[in-house]
Amino acid sequence: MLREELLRAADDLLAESGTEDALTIRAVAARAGVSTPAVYMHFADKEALVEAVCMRVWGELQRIFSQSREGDPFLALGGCARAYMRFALDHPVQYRVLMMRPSAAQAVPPAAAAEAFGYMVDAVEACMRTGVFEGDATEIALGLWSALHGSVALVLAQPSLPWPEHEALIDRAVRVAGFGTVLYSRLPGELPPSEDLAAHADAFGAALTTRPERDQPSP
Amino acid sequence: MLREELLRAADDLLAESGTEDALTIRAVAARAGVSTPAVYMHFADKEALVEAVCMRVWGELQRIFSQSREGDPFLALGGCARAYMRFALDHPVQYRVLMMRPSAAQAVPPAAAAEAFGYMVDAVEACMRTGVFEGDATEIALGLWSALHGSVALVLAQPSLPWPEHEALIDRAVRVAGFGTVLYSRLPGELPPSEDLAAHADAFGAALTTRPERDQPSP
DNA sequence: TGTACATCAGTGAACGCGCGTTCACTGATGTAC
DNA sequence: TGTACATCAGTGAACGCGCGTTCACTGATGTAC
Repeated sequence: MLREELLRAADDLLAESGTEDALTIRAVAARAGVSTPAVYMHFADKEALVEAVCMRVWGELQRIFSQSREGDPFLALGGCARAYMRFALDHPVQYRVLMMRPSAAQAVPPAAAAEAFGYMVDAVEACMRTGVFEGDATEIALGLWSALHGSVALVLAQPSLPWPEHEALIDRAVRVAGFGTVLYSRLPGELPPSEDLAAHADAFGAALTTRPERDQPSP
Repeated sequence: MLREELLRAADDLLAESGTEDALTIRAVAARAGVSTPAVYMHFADKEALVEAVCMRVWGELQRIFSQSREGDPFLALGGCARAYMRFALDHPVQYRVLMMRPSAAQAVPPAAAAEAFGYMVDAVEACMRTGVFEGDATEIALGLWSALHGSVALVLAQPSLPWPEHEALIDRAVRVAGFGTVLYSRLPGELPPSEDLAAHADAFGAALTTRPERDQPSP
């Protein structure tokens, strides 16, 4: 019970301060309205507290990856990707703690991360069954995750660059990663030169977008 | 002179310790063989020291983005992208300090980052002149940078995931981001469903890879 | 119902630590006469 | 050439701070008889 309050206090601190430096045993205790040593009733040490904070975030990401399994797998995966990025952009400091704190790298492989990743591999495998993705599901999933992470992480790291608004950023990242992954396995060997690629891409686009879709609702 | 030695000491500390926590005024001074206050002869405070460390890294990234401007712009950009990722993977802690330290986000917009980014936009504009990229050069450059950053940053953040070796990772990221960006502007509107995308992608791949290139050297 | 005791979550005060930073200083070097 | 002085990079010692952590404690709650 106090444990939950402490974790909520930690979340609040992160959200309000905007920096993981605010996540100290003392601050969390004060925020929860208890004395500092009370934290040690529920967490062995600071690392355990931070890990618990991360676990909640991993749980949320896992939930995002594990849902919306119906319909076209490629579209479903795109939906997951969008939800992932939205969550990260809506909870920037939690996401930072998860992905960018110094000790995260040399820590024990977090089971929660592996589990969330497992759901992503499942979604990729569904896309392979329809033939839209080809290759190694694990490698593809890592590549997709990297792409999503990249946009979010770079926005957080370099907010002063001329970023588009969140939804446009998300849309671009999801589409670029999706389309790029589809083409990756179809274009092995050397990178093709500009003109070749441009010409065939134009044809590709024209072929795919000639579907009738101009039935806009009248104003 | 001592200034240079301090910066070199800082680099060494980062490389050897593997964590930015090792970057303290005291440690840098000790490493350079001077007393702690000597650092203040050359840097106003700790932030100035860290900024100087970052500046060197930005300079290197800028150098990477500003070179190899000849030949096909798409291939040249791919070369830059590879060089960027190699540098980041070869200097993981420096890259971490640049991109993931907490204060980096709310710091003054670093001119060095903007300048490096400018070179990237130039390279993207060259690709637009050949028609391989279409759209807003700034937005495309941000997207590409995000993709490169994503792979590197996720490897550094989650090294326990089943990553491929560096060159394979780099190759995938560069190709996926490149191909994805080419298709992004050609496939507006809703995401296409799996089967459509797969069929057209197969045709695309077949058309582009039927170039004669089987002239392998005999063993 | 009443008493004695065990349990245990939470407390107040203190610990040692490494940190960034400051202070009066030293001692080598350069310069004016 | 010799002397007096200014300059200034670098020093040794100390400062205050916030941190994680520990300690003996308190006081409410539950239980045995």
